Amino acid sequence: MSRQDRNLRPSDLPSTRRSLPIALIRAREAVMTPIRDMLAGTGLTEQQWRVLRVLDEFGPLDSSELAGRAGLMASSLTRIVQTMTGAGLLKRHTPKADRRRQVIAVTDAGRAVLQDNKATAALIAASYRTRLGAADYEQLLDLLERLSDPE
Amino acid sequence: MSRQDRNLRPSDLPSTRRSLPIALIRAREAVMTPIRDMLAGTGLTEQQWRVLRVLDEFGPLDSSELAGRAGLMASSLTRIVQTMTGAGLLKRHTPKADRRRQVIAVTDAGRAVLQDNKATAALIAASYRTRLGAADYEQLLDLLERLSDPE
DNA sequence: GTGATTTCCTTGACATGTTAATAGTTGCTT
DNA sequence: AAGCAACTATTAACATGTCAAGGAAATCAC
Repeated sequence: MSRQDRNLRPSDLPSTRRSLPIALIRAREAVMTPIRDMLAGTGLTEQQWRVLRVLDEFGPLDSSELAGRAGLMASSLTRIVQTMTGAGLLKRHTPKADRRRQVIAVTDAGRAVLQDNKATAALIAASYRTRLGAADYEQLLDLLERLSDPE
Repeated sequence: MSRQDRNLRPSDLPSTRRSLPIALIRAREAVMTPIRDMLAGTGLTEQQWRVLRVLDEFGPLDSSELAGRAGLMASSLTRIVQTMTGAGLLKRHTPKADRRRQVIAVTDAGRAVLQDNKATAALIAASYRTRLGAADYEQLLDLLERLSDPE
């Protein structure tokens, strides 16, 4: 029984000093700040950058899959795609087979923005890894996934 | 050298399938959903709940400390406090010693909302712990803190 | 003291998060 | 084929996130 368990009745809440929700918020802040700094000159938000990243990796996707893979709500994605299509970074079309869907793809202009920032983004990603060490970094990812996936 | 390191050139980005930012977003979603469900009947947001939690734990705090401890931006906190003061859950006053500050405190009505939901919140918090096991849960918190604190 | 600087909070503008409602399609059932 | 259910994307309304700018008060420098 760890130190934290002692004197913990079932109805006790953990201190906000060591609370999982707040720890997740702070970590997201720490991880995102360098990415936002990188994107400051481009006019992109971190969410728009993730959309480019995902489409670059998987190719054209319909809205729901894109939203899922980029960690965005469907309603947010709708607006983001509208903005980025207007800016010439994305294009979309409705497949004849199922006209409910919107298939979204990157334009050449979008690929150019990706290319311009990939190297910096890779350095930022590597810095997280260095910060924790490779083993702890992988374990952090594992733990976060176990939190998200009920199985 | 781990499997992930092989064939990784310095300029390569990790796959969005296993990306720290997206993993953090998904984990936050998983952790917050039960809390939002709990609060559905109260009209509170998860952020407003955190404000109550922090003030309950530390007593009256000025805006910047409250924002920091609750994981909120100062500008968001300003609006949240306005809303919650209007709803009678918080009260604030300006200390004579430093009239720049706003000291914020919970009202009896705020404490009542806290009391009504504490037991459920404690069960939710315990469920995260159970899901990962106590040891992994503590390590997850440690890793998240190491990500946030440069030291 | 006075002016410059810093601290603390607030506001505004815009993007996203969250939820609920809705229109348009498709699939299923009969 | 007609009706109903399920699916997909969008919109609206409101709260928060993010950044930049601003006002009021305290602090510093001289």
